[in-house]
Amino acid sequence: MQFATPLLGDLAARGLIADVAKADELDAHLGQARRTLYIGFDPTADSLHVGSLLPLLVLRRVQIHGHRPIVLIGGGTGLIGDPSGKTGERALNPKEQVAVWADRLKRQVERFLDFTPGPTGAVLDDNYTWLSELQLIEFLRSIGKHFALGPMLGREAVRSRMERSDEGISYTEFSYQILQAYDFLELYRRHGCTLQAGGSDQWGNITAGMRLIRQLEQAEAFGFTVPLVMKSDGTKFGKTEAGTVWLDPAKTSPYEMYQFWLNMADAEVVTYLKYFTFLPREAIDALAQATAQAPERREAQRALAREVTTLVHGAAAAAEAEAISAAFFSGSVEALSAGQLAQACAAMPCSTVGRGALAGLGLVDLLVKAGLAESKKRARELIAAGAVHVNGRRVERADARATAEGLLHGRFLVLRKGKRTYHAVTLA
RNA sequence: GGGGAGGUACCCAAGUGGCCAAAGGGGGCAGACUGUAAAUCUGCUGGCGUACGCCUUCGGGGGUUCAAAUCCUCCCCUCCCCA
Repeated sequence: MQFATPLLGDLAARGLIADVAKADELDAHLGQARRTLYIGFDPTADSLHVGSLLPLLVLRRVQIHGHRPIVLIGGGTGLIGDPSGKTGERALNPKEQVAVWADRLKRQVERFLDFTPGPTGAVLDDNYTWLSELQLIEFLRSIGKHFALGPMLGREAVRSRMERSDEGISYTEFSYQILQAYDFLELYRRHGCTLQAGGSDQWGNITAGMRLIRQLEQAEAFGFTVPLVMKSDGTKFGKTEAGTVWLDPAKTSPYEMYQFWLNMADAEVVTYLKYFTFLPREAIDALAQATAQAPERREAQRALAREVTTLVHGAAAAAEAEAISAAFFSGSVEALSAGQLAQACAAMPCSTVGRGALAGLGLVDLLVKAGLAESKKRARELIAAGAVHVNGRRVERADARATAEGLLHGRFLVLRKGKRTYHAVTLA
């Protein structure tokens, strides 16, 4: 695809456009004036994860290229549940919880965009505002009439659920597509929003909104989707041994986030550099070449990890994560100073043990407490397999205990499970 | 409302009275190799105990039996076809 506008050109060059409707018209539309684009985020947890990072960064690219981004928090749609990309019906989340989550997402999103009022100032909205006020009869008469059952049933998300012999789809989730279409209409009316983007599983929801705007407002609306790099439930991409990679540093430490990106496969790292960083094309090309010539140096992965960690947690946290990684994997844990270890605790998984309690805790208990083993049995299995290291030394015996002499600087213990899962323990 | 098919561990999926904590595959974790990689090979994969062992699990409740994921019964849920 060739585009005249910098925004679409940039997105396309980065491989960020999976589907686009009326590409040429959209290109012209963006060339004529500042436009407004929205992407929705439903509150399904108390934090966004790296999967939602991609659309979030698209909003930022939109802003960089001189258009206005809208972050729509799905405080209303989050109460319904989007069937897109889901294999089964999900339980409804309690209203109070969704409200709390919505609030968390709003605060989380703020660091990624510039909300300063102005022509390209980002806007934050919540569809609970209008969805919660809808009256059923009125809604069915004014909006429902514009939706034919055929296309709704034809939607992949609906069809796949209907075809399964053990999973169905409720009327509630089935209705989701109408709500999202209505959101687009509402944002068009409130903010003159003419463009919606989203993950590629959102394509049907987006086009439904475009159609609704055309029918009710006689106006052209546009949409495109971003490739889906992860399953929407957070599996596959976006997972580590510790689980989903969240943007909230309290849930996924900067160190873990750094490690997540550092461990990207050679085959994928360039794609992710394009997707998740703002590095210019030449820099990415150079890194691609470096990977081809000396993959073992993993320069591209290092750049990716540094860039993304900086975006999400700031330069200081990223630098720290980098330093800790260097000490753990290239240097020696024992060489770290007390100050460095204390800092590390802020940037990586860390737990605290009372000085008195340590004596009573065997290594097995410690592993469980640190979350490195699900149970004592597992902890023992891990030790038996030679997978556990304490302060850089492999542990041989399952009945090992931490002693005061074994502590680094008198109060730190660095546990390692397998090759790269670390956990620090500090003595209170 | 009628008829049919189902609900097994993280997922898929065997199992139809004891040998079943439950085959197989996937996924996950770990070991070797390596680049904190990929591929490959190996081990582990309900909980508690160092261990002979004990406890909990096959949609839910009740029952039959020395013994049930497996039989009976009631209930809940899903899907398909017909009305």
